[in-house]
Amino acid sequence: MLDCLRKNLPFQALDIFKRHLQLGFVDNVDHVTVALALKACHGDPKPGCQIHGFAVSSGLVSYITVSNSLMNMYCKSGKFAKALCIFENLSDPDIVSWNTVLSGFQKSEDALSFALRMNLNGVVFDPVSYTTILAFCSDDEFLFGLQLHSLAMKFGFDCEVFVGNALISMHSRCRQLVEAQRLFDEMPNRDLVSWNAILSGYTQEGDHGLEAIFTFIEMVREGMKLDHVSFTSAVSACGQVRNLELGRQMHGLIMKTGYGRHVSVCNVLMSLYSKCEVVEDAKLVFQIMNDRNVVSWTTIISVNEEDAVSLFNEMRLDGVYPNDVTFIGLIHAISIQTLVKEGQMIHGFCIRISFLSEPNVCNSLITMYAKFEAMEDSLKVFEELNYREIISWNALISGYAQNGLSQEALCTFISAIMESKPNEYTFGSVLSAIGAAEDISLKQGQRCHSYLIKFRLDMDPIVSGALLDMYAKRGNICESQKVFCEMPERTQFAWTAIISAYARHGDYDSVIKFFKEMEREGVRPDSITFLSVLTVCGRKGMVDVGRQLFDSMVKEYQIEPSPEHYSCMVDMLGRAGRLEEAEDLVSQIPGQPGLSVLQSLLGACKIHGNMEMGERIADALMEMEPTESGSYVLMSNLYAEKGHWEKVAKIRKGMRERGVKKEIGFSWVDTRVARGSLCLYKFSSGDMSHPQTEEIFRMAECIGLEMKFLREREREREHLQDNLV
DNA sequence: GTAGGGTTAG
Repeated sequence: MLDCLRKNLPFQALDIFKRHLQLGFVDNVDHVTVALALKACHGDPKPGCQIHGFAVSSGLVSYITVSNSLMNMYCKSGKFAKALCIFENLSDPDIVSWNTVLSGFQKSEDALSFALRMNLNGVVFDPVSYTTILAFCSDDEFLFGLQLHSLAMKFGFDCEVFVGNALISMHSRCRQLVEAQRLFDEMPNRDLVSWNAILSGYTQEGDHGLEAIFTFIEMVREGMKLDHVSFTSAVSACGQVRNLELGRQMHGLIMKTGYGRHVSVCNVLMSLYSKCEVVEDAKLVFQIMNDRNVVSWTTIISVNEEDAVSLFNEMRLDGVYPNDVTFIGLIHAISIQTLVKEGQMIHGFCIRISFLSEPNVCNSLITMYAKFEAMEDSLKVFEELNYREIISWNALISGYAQNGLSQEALCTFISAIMESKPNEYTFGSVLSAIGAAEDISLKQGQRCHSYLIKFRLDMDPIVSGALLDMYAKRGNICESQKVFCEMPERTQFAWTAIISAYARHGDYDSVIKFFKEMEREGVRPDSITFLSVLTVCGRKGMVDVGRQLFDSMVKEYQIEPSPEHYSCMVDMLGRAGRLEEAEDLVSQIPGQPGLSVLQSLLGACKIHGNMEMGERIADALMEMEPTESGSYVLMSNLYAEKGHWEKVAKIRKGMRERGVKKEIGFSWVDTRVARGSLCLYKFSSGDMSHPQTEEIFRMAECIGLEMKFLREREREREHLQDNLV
């Protein structure tokens, strides 16, 4: 049996050990054998517990090596409490006992306080203690790590390669890459682990992908033997800098060195191919893998969204247990494909296996139901949360905003800032809700503006972009301009927002000026930018400029025109009276022309009195969307202008028969109810519902008269001036 | 008998 253990054949060794016990050959078993057998358990508590029983009954547990091995076995099998129990009952623990328990802690703060207890008990740290404690030191424990570093230097342990490597990785984890590199450079006896430690340091810290790649190339040049850890870090760095070419070369090297089926290496290769948008290659890697772990399955589910649900089922058949990340990927895949049934099923599954205690999973579910336009379900998930972090609030607010429930978005925002600290996404969502809603007072937008200054988020590109867009959509172009000028970093979103703001105001010169400036600064316009620019060209009758821009959008920027772009172009040509050209463009639209394109053309027919084309378009429209009032109204107005009253009557009758109603347009006004409290009042034309209707109409008449008076006075002055000149 | 380096994500 000892032979088997020494030859690293743990299963055979365990079998022999068990047979020994069953046959009662206990006299041959000594403390060394028990320790070796425990090591052979590799963290499997089942045989481990049996051996524990034997160690107690045979009295071998009194050997410190046996107790230490038992503790190690329990630490490795995740039963740390049992290990700690053994430790607390030891009368005379040695350094190995202390180190073993130390290695078993889950949380770094617990490990560090145990290290302090060692110190208080007069236990002198050995190199193993240093390496073990250093492994627990991350960002928050950096000062502790530094103290350990100087202690290790004092005792000369920093020259031990194990300790040196732990020091390098501790500094890497704490983002002290310069120091990590210095330690690495000054190491007299670097090994593969030292190289991997510095390599992974650069990989883990964002923005250092290139340094990681250079380190890897140096490793190859120095003829270092590479292993799975080197490859995982190096491939991950390639993914970070999106260098597919180098990644493929590394994949070749991986195949050559025999790591082509290693689970972690394959996982990171899949991630590389997915980041570089070669999904098929990621799938190929997944196919050749022998054993797939939860990360492999999670990655392929996130990469291959169309097959996510069936992959998830396959994963379960494969006996791999999902974790929170798996559900986040799966729910995301389900959301973007709007698979309502599957979404509800997975929600149920999460409830059954108690995964709703994972806040991230709940946040994904909130977002999923928002995508399904089922905000009541989003709210339900939200209300059942144990702890509401800002991400959960954000998911709910953006859900309301995206579903056009602006009032709810605003109310949720107000509750959110009372409970949590808002971040850039909170303001992004609520500002977009306020921007989209005419029935929310602009005062609320200004209130948000003051909040975001209070939270020092006014210089954030996401927030200032959303703020500028909100003011623009709500008609306050001066504020938009101000926000735009004060922005430290002008994103594509900001440029597009300011351009569309001026487009909405019909300010052709500013739109073209900003558009040219945007191009000059090397910011790529997107389809929305072009939509604004084309709209304003149409309004100002700049048809040839518009056509040129449309062509450059398609050819230079390779932006596929959307139905909105087409209707914008048709509108532009139509307004200019180039009706045949407009109809020609409609016929070029791939697939069926949409509702808005035809409505634009019909509008143009009305302006230019082209009844013949108008009738044709209106027929097509009424067939497409028999309940849409716009087409009926336009056509009836066209007939009315031409004096075809019998046709007007026919259309009006048709509308009544089909139950088509024209939607009423409303306006809003802020009214002060009491000091500080605002009430937004909605009214339509000829509205008599307000209790003070009489006074309101009188006042409106007064204002109208005053306007008329002012206008006449202005005219008189102009007249006088002209005469003087 | 105890120890150092790696991957996935809202």
